[in-house]
Amino acid sequence: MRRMKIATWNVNSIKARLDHAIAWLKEASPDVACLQELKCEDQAFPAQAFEDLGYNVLTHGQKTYNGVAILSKMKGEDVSRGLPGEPEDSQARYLEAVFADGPRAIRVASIYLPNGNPPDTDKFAYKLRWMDRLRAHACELLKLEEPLVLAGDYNVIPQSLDARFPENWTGDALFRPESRAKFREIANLGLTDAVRQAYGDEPNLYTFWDYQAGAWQRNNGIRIDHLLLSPQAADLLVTARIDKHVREWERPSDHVPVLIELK
DNA sequence: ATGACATATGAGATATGA
Repeated sequence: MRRMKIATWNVNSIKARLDHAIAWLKEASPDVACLQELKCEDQAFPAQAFEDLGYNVLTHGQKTYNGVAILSKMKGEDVSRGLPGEPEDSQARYLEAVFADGPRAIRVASIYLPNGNPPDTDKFAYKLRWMDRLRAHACELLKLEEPLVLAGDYNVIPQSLDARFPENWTGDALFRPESRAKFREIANLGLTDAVRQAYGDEPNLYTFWDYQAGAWQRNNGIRIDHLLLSPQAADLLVTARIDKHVREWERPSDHVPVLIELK
């Protein structure tokens, strides 16, 4: 069967990053691309530019903050917007759909997990609640026993290995023991971290470099963008890669794309 | 210690990010 490429990328404003998004799609040609931090509402999303490249567009947008999308060469089915479990939650951080490629169907979610800083505020409590809701929902989806890819900006550094200078992140919501424990709880439902599956304990695998203090030039990076795979999806994993060269482009996002290939 | 730097909003300064 034809291989399928699935990607995730926090673009930090789709309007500011439109040229980069187009250039990267042309170069990487993912079948499904999950985007985060659109920072625009659905009607303002530049859908036509992506449709011109042959992509179907699904968005769950929000003004100024958050916002997630899925671009796909196949039409999405069974689309759902928002993460179950907290009806009053109005932040646009979750979008899910099923993409069929001939006889094969893969369920994909685009996830923008809350940052949670500063950790002594409601923002951190919201992050942890959101992770509990994600675990509960992932638990339901795993019962389907189908290929499933939960892709996005998790805002969690899973291990010290995933930071160039882990000591800089002590106490940060991205590296707090509570955040890492909840990330493990989700993974331990039986989900495979695609990049770690592909690269083992290799160091220097980062997806984010801060704009400030020359973080990119010093390779002061962290790995916080992840693709978690159900067992049925993990069986299909061929390769994973981090397109870090995109961070060299002019006026880049602070995150770079992560891409997997399924057989 | 704080800010650095980037983005959106909206027209100056503030909120948010990680």
